[in-house]
Amino acid sequence: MTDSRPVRVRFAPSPTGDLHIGGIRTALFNWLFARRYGGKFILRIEDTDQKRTKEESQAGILNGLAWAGLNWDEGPDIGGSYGPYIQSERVALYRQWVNWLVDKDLAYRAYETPDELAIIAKLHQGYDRRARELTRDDWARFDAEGKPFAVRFKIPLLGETTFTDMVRGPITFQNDKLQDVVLLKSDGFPTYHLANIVDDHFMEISHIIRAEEWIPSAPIHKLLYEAFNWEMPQIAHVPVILAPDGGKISKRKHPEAAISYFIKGGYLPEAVTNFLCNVGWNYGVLDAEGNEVQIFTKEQAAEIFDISRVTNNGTKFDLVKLQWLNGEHIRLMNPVELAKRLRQPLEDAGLTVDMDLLIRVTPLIQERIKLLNDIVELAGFFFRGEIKPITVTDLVPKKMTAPQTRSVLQQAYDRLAALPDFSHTSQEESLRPLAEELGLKPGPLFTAIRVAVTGQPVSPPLFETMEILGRELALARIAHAIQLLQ
RNA sequence: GCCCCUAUCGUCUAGAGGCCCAGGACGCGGCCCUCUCAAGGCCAAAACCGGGGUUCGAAUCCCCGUAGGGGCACCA
Repeated sequence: MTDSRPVRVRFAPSPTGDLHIGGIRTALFNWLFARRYGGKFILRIEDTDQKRTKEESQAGILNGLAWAGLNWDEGPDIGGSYGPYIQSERVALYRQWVNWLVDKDLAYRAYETPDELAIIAKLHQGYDRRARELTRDDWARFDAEGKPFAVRFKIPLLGETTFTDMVRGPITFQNDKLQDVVLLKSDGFPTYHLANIVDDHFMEISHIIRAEEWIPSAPIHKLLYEAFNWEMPQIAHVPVILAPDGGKISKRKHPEAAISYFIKGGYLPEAVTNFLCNVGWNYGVLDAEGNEVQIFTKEQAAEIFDISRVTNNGTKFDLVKLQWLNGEHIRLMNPVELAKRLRQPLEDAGLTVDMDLLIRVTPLIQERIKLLNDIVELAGFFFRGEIKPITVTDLVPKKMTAPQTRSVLQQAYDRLAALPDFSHTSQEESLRPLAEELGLKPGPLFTAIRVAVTGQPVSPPLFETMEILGRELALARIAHAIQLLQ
């Protein structure tokens, strides 16, 4: 799988918006690959498009990657021996090498304006290579006129180009279908094609793992490596992530396309990376019964990651399965650690969090929530001074009347008030017999108390809840409910 | 339009010619457990895109259709 070069892979996003879920997956596969072979994972910012680059987007990318736990060994913030890691700081290098190509007659200047190009593109399929005919004298004349130019790559007119994809095997393109792509824009900045090759070479990248949408430019890149006489990294294209409805997942139509959706939505990075591992790749470890293991860490995945086993078809994004996985990871966590992560969602909902209280509440909800944010609805009442307003309808269980309910609550109140201690076990030992004495199933009795005490029909286990709330508060709320039923 | 990639349950996938009348997981349905809700346990339904080859034998290899996806910028 790896040749003799030390493994160095990179994730190279362009800072033009939120980090995309597909980007995270690409980054994850690169990370997995680097860790698997004891190599380096490098972060490089490709900001060569001056118009679309957004200042704030770079920070978002770094945050998103850090949130996912995809730590990089070299990058714009931490440096490294191959820097700088931001392309806009490397333009001199690109110009040097594009000039080298022009000197060797492997690239040429093109002076068409955008308007001319638009017309040419309509008449032919793309650019018709007319500037190839220009002589150096023509260049000098245009330069004297002050005409701006771009530099285009001279693609061989004949023959074919084949590269071997680590996940798909050999892929061949006819050279006459390839475009003489622009290498250096008239603003002096390189295009992706140039900057990418130059950087990968000088950063000694050994393997390129990127999304499928880059397959069509791979032959051009191979030709560029040949033109420079540089060794081409091994290359792998991983399938794109599709929206649940089939099409390409877009931030516009699908909020879950952006990583911020998961950060804000109460997802665990452990669950997101676990999920993404299995989108397009199969962990393939069996448990004692011979079933495939679904839940694992990215570190475990890194031990056996195999890029050649990545699937080669596009995969739909199943949010429901991610949510299930998130719940599984929540259940796996140490309760105190979980409590720490539960703090933010509560605060975001405007609640004041007492950490000691939260640590007591957490075990009650740990197996009842799928997303961290679910705590607000299920157990937010612990952190509010008062419960939501309730009505008689809320309070009276099915098949019971208001007077019945009132009487039942009164008796429950008396028993709870008389308890020597307010532990949940004592409560249960006292109230279960009461239900029986009243000829009731436990359900209706406990439901009435639950609504009275928590203000909700659904709550964590009643007795544990009341124990944490404390006798005073629990009884006051029951008393209030009794009043309501007068 | 041209080029490229892909094709197993609704979804993610296992399957590297016989172990497959196709296995696992999510979801869905049912049952059990149960103070609500979950979690957990058990059971069930559910797929090899179509047609031709190759072969003693094909989900697996080849070809042709079809369908989906991606790419055809001085964006990455």
